[in-house]
Amino acid sequence: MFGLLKSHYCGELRAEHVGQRVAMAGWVHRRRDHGGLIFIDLRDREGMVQVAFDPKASPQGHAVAEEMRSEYVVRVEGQVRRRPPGTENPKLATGDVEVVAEAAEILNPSQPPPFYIYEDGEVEESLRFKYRYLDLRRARMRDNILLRHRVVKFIRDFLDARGFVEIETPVLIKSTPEGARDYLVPSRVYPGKFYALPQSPQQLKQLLMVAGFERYFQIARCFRDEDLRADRQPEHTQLDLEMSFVEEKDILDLMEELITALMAEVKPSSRMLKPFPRLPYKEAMACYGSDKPDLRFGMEINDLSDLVADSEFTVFRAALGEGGRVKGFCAPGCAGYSRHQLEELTGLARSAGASGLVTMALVGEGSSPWSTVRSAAAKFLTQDQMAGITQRLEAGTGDLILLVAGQSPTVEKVLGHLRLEMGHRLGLADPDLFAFAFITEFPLLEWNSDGERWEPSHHPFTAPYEKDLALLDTDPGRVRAKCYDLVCNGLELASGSIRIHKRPLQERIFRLLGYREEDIQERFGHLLEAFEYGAPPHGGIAPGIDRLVMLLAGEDTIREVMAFPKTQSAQDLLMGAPSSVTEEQLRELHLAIRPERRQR
RNA sequence: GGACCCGUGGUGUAGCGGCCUAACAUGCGGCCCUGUCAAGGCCGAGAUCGCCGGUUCGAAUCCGGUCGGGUCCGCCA
Repeated sequence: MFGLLKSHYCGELRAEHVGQRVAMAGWVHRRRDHGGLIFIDLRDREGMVQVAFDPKASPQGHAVAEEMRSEYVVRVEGQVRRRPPGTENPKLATGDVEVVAEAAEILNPSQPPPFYIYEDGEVEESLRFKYRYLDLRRARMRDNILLRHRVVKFIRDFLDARGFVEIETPVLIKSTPEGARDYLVPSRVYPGKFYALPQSPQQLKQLLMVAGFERYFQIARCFRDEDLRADRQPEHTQLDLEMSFVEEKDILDLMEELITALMAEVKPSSRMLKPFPRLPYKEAMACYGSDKPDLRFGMEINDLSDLVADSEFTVFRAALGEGGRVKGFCAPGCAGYSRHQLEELTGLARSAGASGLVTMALVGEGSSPWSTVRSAAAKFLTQDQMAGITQRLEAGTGDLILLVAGQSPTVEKVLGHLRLEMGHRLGLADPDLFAFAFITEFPLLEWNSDGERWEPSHHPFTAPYEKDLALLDTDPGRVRAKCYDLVCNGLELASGSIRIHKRPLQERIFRLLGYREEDIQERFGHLLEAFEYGAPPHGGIAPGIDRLVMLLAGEDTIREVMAFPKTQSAQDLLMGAPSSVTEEQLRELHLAIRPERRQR
């Protein structure tokens, strides 16, 4: 399995190898020099094994070991033996054995690394970026990258077994101005013209359905020139997937099967909600204040408007009078929150867009949970109203009720924020639970108040529900789409939809979006024409590989699961990209750099 | 475009107006040491506290700016 330099991985040696002559090669992880005897922990990507250099067994090997330092690349020949009784190391997978060196050579020395390879302690991220090749040697990154490989490999095998065909689509394609900002590539051959890097292979995979491949997938790189976040990089990887002759349920079932099998393979100790909950968008917003709810804990939001409609409390009256709602949820065991803690929560509610927060601490010792309530609103509410609120929120003595009054969807959004905060503070999320769920029935369109026009909430190729088609002309905002997200633990992992596959409906949607006829022809003419040559009904979904692996690795940013990520300012600190190019390169591309007007 | 956090020997931290001639751990170099595995013991080198300017008798410490990294809002069909 190896070449001439190496017979085994370091991490692979076990008691069964005792007695074998082996050739080992790797990096010096640690060196322990006892003057006479020297121990080396020799590391490679599969793990570590101890090498013992005894001057009596090999004076040459021992002499070389004296020169060895951290991260030297070395090669050792010797015999595997069981460690002397009492010196086994149970912390090491290879801890029952060691290699007794009979010969050794230094293949390449190393400078002392700028940070520890053998510890997973925090190192400033800019330094990790600059020396990414060293960072990737550390156990945390190595494990993440190896996990990523296993995830992608599993997906490929899973889909192959189900008749999916992996097809590559071009990276140099045509710019589509709507959506995210494109990365552009200037054309040398056509002055003034540009290719764009794909934001996703959306149209191409639909054309593959028209071509009749029926089941396509690709591990596809996608590019977006937008500002970065912990879960957003200029380029990311999607499992792009499309199927013909399917309805929404087929795709969700396939995804559920894929994720379930994947979890069993790479996270066998984890638990899931089975079957995956399928929540309509409306319900997710109403109960969790989010279209990517964290279902690891409850604390659902409830509408209390009807219960407090007659109250004298001006905060509630004003909100309800303006067509708003009063909603809230119960934070168990938080009645003892201090004034300071409550003010923190109020600040959070304000920064999320609420005008305030009403808290009700059920501190009472009385006959019912609501008999002693600490709240600014208490004196305006009758015992009946308090009873109704506590019952609907399933609140009891010792609990804290959080209420927000105002307009939808701000009320829900604010409570959604607070719910996540309380879930975090109370440690309600089971660390072994991966609460996958599908969010369905997204609205087809969203009103853009800046541009005074309708925008697709997913993309313009998404099919509306047939039963909502009549609303397209009368009340477009209420049209639901055959569009779905896969979410997990508050993270959006995938988006997909059933696509439009007939020209008239696709044209109708484009017009509703306010595209001009000539733009439709210029940008989408090829797709519309394709729909006239026997386009099958089709749909798909595209999980983000980076986010999925991040979730499985327990990391907080996708940078930790990408080999060579960029900084938040979109730079590659290792290679130094982006960089200037020569005047000659610019001339070939017919480009001139426009001088930036400097501020001040 | 905006808000906030961080920047002190190689690394990670402490110090937050004078006691700093900057502390601790680890790493690095030397010497000793034959069963360690975060090896141990002794000795040593290593920092003008990101950069520029200001306040002050005095600045790592306070203020302003700037650069770099990060988190979030906007943005991300």
